[in-house]
Amino acid sequence: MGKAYDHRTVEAKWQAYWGEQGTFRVMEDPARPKFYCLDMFPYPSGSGLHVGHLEGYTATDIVSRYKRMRGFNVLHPMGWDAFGLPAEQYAVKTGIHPTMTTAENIATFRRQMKRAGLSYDWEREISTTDPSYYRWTQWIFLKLFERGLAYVAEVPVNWCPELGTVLANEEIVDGRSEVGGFEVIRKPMRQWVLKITAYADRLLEDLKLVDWPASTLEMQKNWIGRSLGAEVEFPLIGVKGNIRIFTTRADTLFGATYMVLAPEHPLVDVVTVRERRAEVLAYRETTARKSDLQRQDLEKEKTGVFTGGYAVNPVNNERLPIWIADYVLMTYGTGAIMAVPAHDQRDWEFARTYSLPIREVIAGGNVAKEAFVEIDQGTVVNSTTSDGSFSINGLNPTEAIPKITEWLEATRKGRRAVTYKLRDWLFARQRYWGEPFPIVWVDGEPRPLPEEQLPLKLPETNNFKPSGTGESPLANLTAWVNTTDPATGKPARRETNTMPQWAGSCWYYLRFIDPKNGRQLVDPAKERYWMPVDLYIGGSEHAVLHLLYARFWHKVLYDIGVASTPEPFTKLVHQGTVLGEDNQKMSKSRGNVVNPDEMMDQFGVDAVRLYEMFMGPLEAMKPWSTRGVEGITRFLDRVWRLMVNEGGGLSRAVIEAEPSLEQRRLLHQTIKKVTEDLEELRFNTAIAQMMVFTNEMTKLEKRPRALLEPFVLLLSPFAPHIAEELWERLGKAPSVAKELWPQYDPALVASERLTIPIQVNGKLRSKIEVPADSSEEQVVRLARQDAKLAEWLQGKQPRKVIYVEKRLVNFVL
RNA sequence: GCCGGUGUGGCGGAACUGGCAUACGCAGCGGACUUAAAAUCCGCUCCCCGUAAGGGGUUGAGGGUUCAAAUCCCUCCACCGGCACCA
Repeated sequence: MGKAYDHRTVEAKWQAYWGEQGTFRVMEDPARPKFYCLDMFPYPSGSGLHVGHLEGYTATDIVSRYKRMRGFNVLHPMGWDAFGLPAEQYAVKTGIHPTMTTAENIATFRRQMKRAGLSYDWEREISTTDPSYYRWTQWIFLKLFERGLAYVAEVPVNWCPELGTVLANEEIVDGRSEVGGFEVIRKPMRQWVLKITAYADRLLEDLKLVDWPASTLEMQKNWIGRSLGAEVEFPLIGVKGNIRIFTTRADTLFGATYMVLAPEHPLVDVVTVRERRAEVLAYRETTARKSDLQRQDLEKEKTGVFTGGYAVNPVNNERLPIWIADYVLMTYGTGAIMAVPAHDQRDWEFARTYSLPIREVIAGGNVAKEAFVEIDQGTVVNSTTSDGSFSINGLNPTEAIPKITEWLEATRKGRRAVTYKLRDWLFARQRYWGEPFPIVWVDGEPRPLPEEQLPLKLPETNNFKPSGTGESPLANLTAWVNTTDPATGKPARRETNTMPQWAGSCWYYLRFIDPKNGRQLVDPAKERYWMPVDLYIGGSEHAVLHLLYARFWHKVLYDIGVASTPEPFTKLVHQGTVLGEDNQKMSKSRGNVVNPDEMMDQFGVDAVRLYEMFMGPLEAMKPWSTRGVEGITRFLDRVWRLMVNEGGGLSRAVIEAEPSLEQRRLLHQTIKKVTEDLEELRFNTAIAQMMVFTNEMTKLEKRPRALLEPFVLLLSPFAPHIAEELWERLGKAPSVAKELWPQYDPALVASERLTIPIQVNGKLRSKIEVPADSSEEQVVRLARQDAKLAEWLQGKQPRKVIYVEKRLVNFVL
């Protein structure tokens, strides 16, 4: 056996031990408090685990090991979000079935995770691609369908010709596909849509119940985009009907000078006069063909066409021309607006372009130069009904808004209304590698499959190419597609879309609780024991989508009694991005990707785990440094040498004698610091304190066991392999994982002498040593007697003496 | 443009509730051990003046509150993340 710590042997030994002993198996135990510690499960890509994954996984692993030692029953599972585009694209290219590549990639990930010493209960491993798992994803879809939360709509979708598929809004970045960066255009298509908007209010409201990063809460709030205002009816002139508009600025109703419909608005056909029809149709066509990128280009000049139609402003009976323009979106509010160019930036620009009148109704700006949009300043003017029965003149906009809204309700011209930016969730993908919908089409109607027929398995094929018509590759499999309606026996056609990747990750945390249950999604008693997730760690790229969709499904499951808590994830933390050594984002093209396997080969698993946590605060973005890993390796070698001699035996420096008071103080301070830092996920400072302890121990010729043993336990969640080995060499029975976390004695945390800094006029001038229990008078008296201080005081009587208990004295001259 | 966050040595970062700024690690310098090197151990290392004792300055910039500010307030700058015609 070599002199130094041999990480390979030790790691293999203890990983085998944990596996054989089932150290991290977990069952419900009503006698113990539970702790559910969850990682965002990965998509098992072909390139394996990277150091960024490992950062979050190490953090939850340390917390899990720590909580176990604190007596918690810890659920710490791992699985695979394995449906998705890359495996399918690979299949298109190579003909290799996604099942094959997925299985290989999962094997790689699992091996790497086991190697990293992550203490998952592997008996609970799940994959979203497993029929016994997606059976329940399909089951949840049936529940959504039953409750009217899943419906089919002919909607303009984001069609990507290059990928041959439709994309969700979230998969589009700057108007191009997130995958590949291809062009995306609008195209109407029959789609499955989930009515997440029905839950908008609860999704917003219940953000109060969770302990999440402020930025994530903010992003979800903005995404839901609740906005309080009024709907107002504008009767059409010459034809029957009203234009219903939504506004947050009812106080500016008297300033409306024209109306705008979204080009797709159904009333466009009604209001357009014959002479204008050709022009209107042409504009509509152009808009329909525009991609979102073109349509959202803020730089471009606003465009629109006059329809020839008119509506009446209900507050003053004025005749307003009706335009169509693509700056009004069909998907927000009512798809129609009243335009108040004096007090809305967009309307102002449009009015300028088309020489429409600009009428000021809020005094306080210069509307000839720019729109005046403030609501907390300015005064309402020119806002009295023609018969003089109602006026908001003289008010400030914030006061005027509720007043006129009430009046609109009383006179039945409009009503208070709330709208959301959140849209219903486009839930279908034209792909092979996803969950098939448990739906058949009969006489043009969607029919659910009975629950007993789940799972509806993905059919076998070796042709993964998109059909090109916009349908998924499943559409080519006629034997599968053509079936009979289980209810009536009539000929039926299967739904050929598959679900998006988000589906499987919406509820996986529930399945970990009861992963093998063949009768239920999750056993209710187990669900009540384990839920909610106490700590959830994953990347901030999921701040909106995954976390909003999962909350939505969770609330539906709550409503049907499957889940017992209104929210799934109590505390959420995002680990920061790990950059390359060059401070740049890691990427193959830059050649700065750090491979965790190589690092673990060279420095050992514990060194890599420790370094991942020592780099800096968990949430911060920070660069990798291989030198830093070396530094950690030196630390672990020092810890090893505290107890193990050059021959590999227990060092003679380890003694049975009682430690000194000072030594016990250091130990107890260390226990306190490490414990508190772990509770707050401040792993970097916890490690720094263990280094301080180790540095002090190294200086000692004799190292009492009573100091070393608790220290090994403190180290064990961070560096479990070396800790197990040292524990054994200290003559203890394995495993450290079964030991109790050391407690600190508060009496030993404070030392009996304190160094008190002495300031004169707030500047540090001297320091004195005092007994810890000194009174204010004693400390101040000692301070005055201090020789250095005398120079500064020069016999003068200070105006004021500030004493902060156990902290400092400040003489103000 | 709007919203959120961050800014501390050569580098990664510490600093409780407003109370000794720069813990811990990296890099660097010096010493011990060694025939030598590596490894290890010990020490030094924010900047300026000074041989030293000592003094002055410093937490992106500027101002303010306070006996006392990295920490609180105002203005500005830079960077990161998000949203972006949402009526």
